[in-house]
Amino acid sequence: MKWSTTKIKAFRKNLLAWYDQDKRELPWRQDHDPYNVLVSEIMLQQTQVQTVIPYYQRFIDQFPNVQALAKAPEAKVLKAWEGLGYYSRARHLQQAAQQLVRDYHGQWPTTATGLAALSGIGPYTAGAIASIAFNQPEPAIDGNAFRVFARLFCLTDDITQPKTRLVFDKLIRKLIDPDRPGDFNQAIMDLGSSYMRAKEADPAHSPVAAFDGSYQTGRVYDFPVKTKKKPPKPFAYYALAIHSPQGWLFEQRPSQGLLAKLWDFPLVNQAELKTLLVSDQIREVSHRFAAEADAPLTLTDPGLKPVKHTFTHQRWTMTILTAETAAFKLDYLPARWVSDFSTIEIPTVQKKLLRALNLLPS
DNA sequence: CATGCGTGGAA
DNA sequence: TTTCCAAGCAT
Repeated sequence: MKWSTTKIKAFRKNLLAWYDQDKRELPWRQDHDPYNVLVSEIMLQQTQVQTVIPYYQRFIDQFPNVQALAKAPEAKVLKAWEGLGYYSRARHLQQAAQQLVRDYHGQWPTTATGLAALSGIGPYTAGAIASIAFNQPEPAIDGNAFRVFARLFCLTDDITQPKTRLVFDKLIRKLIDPDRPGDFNQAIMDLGSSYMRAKEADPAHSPVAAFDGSYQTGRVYDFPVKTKKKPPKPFAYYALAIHSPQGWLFEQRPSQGLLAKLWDFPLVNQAELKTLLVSDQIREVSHRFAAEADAPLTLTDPGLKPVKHTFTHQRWTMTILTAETAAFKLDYLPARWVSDFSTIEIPTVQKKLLRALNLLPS
């Protein structure tokens, strides 16, 4: 880093003058309440602003402060998160609220290090809250910051490597405006989502075009350097849509792993399905929801097109099979008969199955 | 340190 | 259809 003190001050001035003029008006920018900042930052992890806005509004209405979130049933928190993805964020967020009430007596830690001790808060979120809510000169290095500074300084470090964060952290600490650290960080993010976005960038009109090494040398899209992710692994499942007079059979997924604690139709692979077809007994479907008493169960292929859904790391193709059966007791099982789908927490992949069966409006 | 963890939109 | 991207963190 070879910028002079004068150049650094000019950079801050250009950046913040632009921010003051053109910053996005967002629901979580109405104040600097640490709770509001926390909720927004957790929701914004790996998630676009446009997606977050309605969730943020509803969440703050339903859980207006740390105490309200801490004492809410976990299922209600997950329901508020339904469709947003990365559901462990919701559980960790509530755990952080409970930590604040129980261990901190509602007194927030104000340093990045202190904030990082809270559940679900990593280096980025700690820096964001520390700078925005508590005016601490801490970097908030998200994907935008990586891209913006990689371009400004033509940095070739691979940003997918954890150690690269240290390089950027050291650099940004020299640049961050000590008088307005929160605005500085948010201005970088606004820059990264506009003039310096990943695709269709407009570096020529950026308020810091004169400071942009990648633009000055005609190499904007050479930065940031990142290694590609592995493609998702394919999985083939049969989704068992089992109906009784009491509704549809839903199982609750395990408390850890993909879509933890959310509800879905039982999913079985081909080997499990074969066992089921031989036995014709519901308890053979899976250990997950062995029934107290066997109930006859005949699965039918309704001839629906397979439903596809892609996660970050898995690609599912689900063939829907249906069955009509007598209601059997599920009292002690992580399973329920459901007739009103608004009463359970359902991931988007499961909503696709419900829509294919015309049980939810398209 | 590498991997698992959602979803929706754009090209 | 496929690929990549979008305010990361826990383990």
